Amino acid sequence: MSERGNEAGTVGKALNVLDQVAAFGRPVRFSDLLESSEYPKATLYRLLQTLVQQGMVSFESERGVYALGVRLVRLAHQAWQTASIAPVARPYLDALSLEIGETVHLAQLDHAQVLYVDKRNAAVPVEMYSQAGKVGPVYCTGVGKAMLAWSRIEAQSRIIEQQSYHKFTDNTLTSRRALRAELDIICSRGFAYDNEEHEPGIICVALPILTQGGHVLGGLSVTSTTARHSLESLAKLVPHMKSTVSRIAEDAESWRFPEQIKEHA
Amino acid sequence: MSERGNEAGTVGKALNVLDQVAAFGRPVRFSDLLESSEYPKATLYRLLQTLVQQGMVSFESERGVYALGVRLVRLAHQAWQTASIAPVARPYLDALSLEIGETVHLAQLDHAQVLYVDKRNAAVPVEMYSQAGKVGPVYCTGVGKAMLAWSRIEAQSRIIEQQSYHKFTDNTLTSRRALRAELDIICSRGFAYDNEEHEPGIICVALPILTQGGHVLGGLSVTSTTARHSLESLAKLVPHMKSTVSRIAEDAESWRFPEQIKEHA
DNA sequence: AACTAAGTTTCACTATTTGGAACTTACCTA
DNA sequence: TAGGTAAGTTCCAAATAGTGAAACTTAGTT
Repeated sequence: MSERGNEAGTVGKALNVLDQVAAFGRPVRFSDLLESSEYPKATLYRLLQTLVQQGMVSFESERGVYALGVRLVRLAHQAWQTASIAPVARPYLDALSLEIGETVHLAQLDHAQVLYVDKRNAAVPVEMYSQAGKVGPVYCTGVGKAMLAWSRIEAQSRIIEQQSYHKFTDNTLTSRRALRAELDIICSRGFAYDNEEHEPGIICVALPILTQGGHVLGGLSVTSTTARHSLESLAKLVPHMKSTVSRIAEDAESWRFPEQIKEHA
Repeated sequence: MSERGNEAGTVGKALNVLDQVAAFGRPVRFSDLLESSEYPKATLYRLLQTLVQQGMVSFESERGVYALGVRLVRLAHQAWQTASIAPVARPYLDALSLEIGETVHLAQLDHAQVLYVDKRNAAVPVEMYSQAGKVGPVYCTGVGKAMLAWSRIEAQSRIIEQQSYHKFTDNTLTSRRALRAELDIICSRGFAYDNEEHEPGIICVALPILTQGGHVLGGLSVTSTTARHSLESLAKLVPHMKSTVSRIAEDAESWRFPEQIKEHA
């Protein structure tokens, strides 16, 4: 029943409503939300009022519709800078993309999903907001599998449990067993493939971004089509990607875990 | 005492803490937050736990530091698409930027501040996340004044009250009276200037983006330096900007207030 | 071993949240 | 225009969740 379940306090409930508004992806009326809400009318109403008052949700009184508030855009700017490796990785992504001329994705794990935090596409200019922030499945994407393969055992198990194993293509892995086996192979190989597992004709190679301590910071992938590349030809890019990944990790570590700055003297 | 005051419920308090974490702009320890917090130790602690559990804040147990969570990046992606005019305006910004070759800003009002939601810079590639999400003052920026000038009287008064009137440069307007007078001039002129009021050497022209009903959707500005332009030469771009603005408004209206779609038949 | 600071848990007390039901618009329909 | 229906808003007693001083546990000094 409680699919996305959480033993929520008030804050959790409010954030659930926020997610719900986000899920519509367009301004919604109260009744639309009520229909798909697990909360009673009065409760939902009050939660929405709270969110509006807080600027997390905007309410257009003329139309009577709710939408996500701009306060989120401001928070996200900070979140992206603080919580993601994207600002650190930016110059390296630029360089990599320029040199190999293929689509590059930078991703992080968000619970049991892949969150894309940056992207480069050789052909068109950077499209950050339009691409960053998107989510995808872990079990059938290159970055997802790469990050999962090097995750710590508890987190890994939890995430493996939480996948949906929807069969997107003929090659999609559709069982926990198959995924576990694949993760083993990925670990010994040192990187992950996506062999048309999510979309037909789309293949990629992916590497995890690891701290010196072996903690997964994120994932980096290069994507192409079967028309232009084979897995083998993509694999040739791995050494190049490896050096990008280690430089990102190095920078990220010194940024996120800076040496204690002893008084400036 | 309660500067950012709100008669907050639990949700408000939690969001205050979220803002506080955001304000640091780097991973922070519990004691850093406690120092600058209005909440007692145990309360702050529990609020943080809630936020972490909800994925709005991430906690790195190794270092014992809190940072904004990636869930925000995901929400922001939706917020930017849903709540901002940026996705609609994107192609028009691209075109305008290309044709006039100067820095272009797209902004919206967020409470009493200017929130930049997109930017184009002819010289260097687009830097969305790094620029979008930034905030600035209303009373000394072109977009701010333009949006304020066409705001409805109640909102306008409220915002005028809430400005800080910090004197950034010799030209900064530093009183409500001066600002009101300037807004009158802007209204009759039809667009706003920023005559080095925020930063020395930086000037701009700005237009509001208005619905047919006269409601302020946002603002558009073209920025340059005194070295390259005078206010008069920037003013020559206004007709071009006017057409951009009206096209954005048109698209935004049909997107945000779509005709009721009568069953497809 | 004794001290100190940082972080975490407890628990009696309270303020907030809850949601069924009643109420108010606003808009159809006959 | 009355009568009906659906959408949105408010009420209030009961139930729940939040509060924070203080006690406690670590971890790091001296």
